[in-house]
Amino acid sequence: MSRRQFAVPERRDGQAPDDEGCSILHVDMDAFYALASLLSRPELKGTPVIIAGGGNRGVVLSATYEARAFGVASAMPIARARRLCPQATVVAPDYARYERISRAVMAVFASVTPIVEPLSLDEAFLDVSGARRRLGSPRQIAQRIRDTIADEQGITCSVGVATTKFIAKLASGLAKPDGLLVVPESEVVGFLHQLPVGALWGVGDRTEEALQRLGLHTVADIAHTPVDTLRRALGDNAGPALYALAWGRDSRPVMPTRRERSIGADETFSFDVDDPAYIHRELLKLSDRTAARVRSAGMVGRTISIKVRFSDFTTITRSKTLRDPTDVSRDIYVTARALFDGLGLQRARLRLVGVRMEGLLDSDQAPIQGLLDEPEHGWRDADRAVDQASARFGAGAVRPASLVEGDRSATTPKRGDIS
DNA sequence: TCTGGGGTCCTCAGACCT
DNA sequence: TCTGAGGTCTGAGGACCC
Repeated sequence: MSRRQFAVPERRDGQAPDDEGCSILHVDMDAFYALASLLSRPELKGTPVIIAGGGNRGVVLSATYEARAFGVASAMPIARARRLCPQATVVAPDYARYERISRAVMAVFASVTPIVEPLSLDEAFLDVSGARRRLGSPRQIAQRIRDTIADEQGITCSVGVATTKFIAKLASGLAKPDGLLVVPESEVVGFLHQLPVGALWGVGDRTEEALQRLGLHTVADIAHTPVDTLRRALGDNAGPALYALAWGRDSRPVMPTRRERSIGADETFSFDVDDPAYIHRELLKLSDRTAARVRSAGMVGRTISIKVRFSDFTTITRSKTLRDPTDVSRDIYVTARALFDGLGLQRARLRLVGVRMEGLLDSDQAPIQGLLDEPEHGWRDADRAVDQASARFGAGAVRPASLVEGDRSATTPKRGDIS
């Protein structure tokens, strides 16, 4: 679900491009959350639909192309999207459905090649070099994937076919919606150099501003700038990396397995909150959620970090690295709460708090010890029992008493909590 | 216009160790 | 014993991506 979109360059000769050597595919589902949601709301097909959650402070998760025609875009605040397209139907996201469809789509990819690198629920890189004898040229394989997904899932996708991941990803974005674009090796530089700098991977708003200040507006401009100039402007890594991308050089292979480096959860309040007791309850909830996900991934972590966002949107983080790794909810909560209390905030108005676990290791590789300077405290056993109850009766079936008590007020801050 | 939630990666500064 | 250099780790913040 690429957010940055650029104009599609036209082929003038009308010939199908040569896909020899183009063994990398980037498959990106079209307006995935929106089209997946329409499967259960067929009456909304062909109309502007916005998928958004998050209450009064939410942003647009996805939108149909009919809504996008009015300027609605992913990550846009809902209030603005409604102003741009008042006739749009706003639908709450259905994550269970998205995950189900995503698993089916990934199974289609796996039937083509074992070298699949998922990037998110709705997109992946595939290396099809080993599938050519069995399934045909990369273009034919890409078309076969598109047909299968459309037939089996009733939604469309776009595919970029190229020699590198970066060009394949650009190509899928340019092919949208419901398209297929092959960029032969011989056309990579010409294809790239006409694009704006924002098309390059890693160039967001800030970097784009920095490049504009240097008078660099297109990828060609970057390609013809001395690499040392880019290094000075963007740093030792980003400068040379951008220069390489501007010439289409990207040696990263498709990586079938990626390990998570951190797991966390955060929550934006419906209204700004200044009550420490309320925030402590929220930290407990987020610590529980984070710990459960760490355990279900079979991992433990050493570093616990919290994120605090103030009402003016300034954001700070604090972290603490423990002596030994843990997956115990209470260890995470105690550390997160200590980090929060250490900030010494005197009823500052907060809009978000978050808890994250970093420095993750496989739990069978890590020494697990009690971390609370208590004898064998049994919290791990309690967590296991909670995990089993959640697996049987659903997430949240068993919760700390303070959260059950807090339910009446904690899901949404009550006026007393709000500054 | 007013900004979610899940992440990754990078940079920089300071502490600590050799 | 003191000092400096270099490496590594930690903590904080920011940019970026989907």
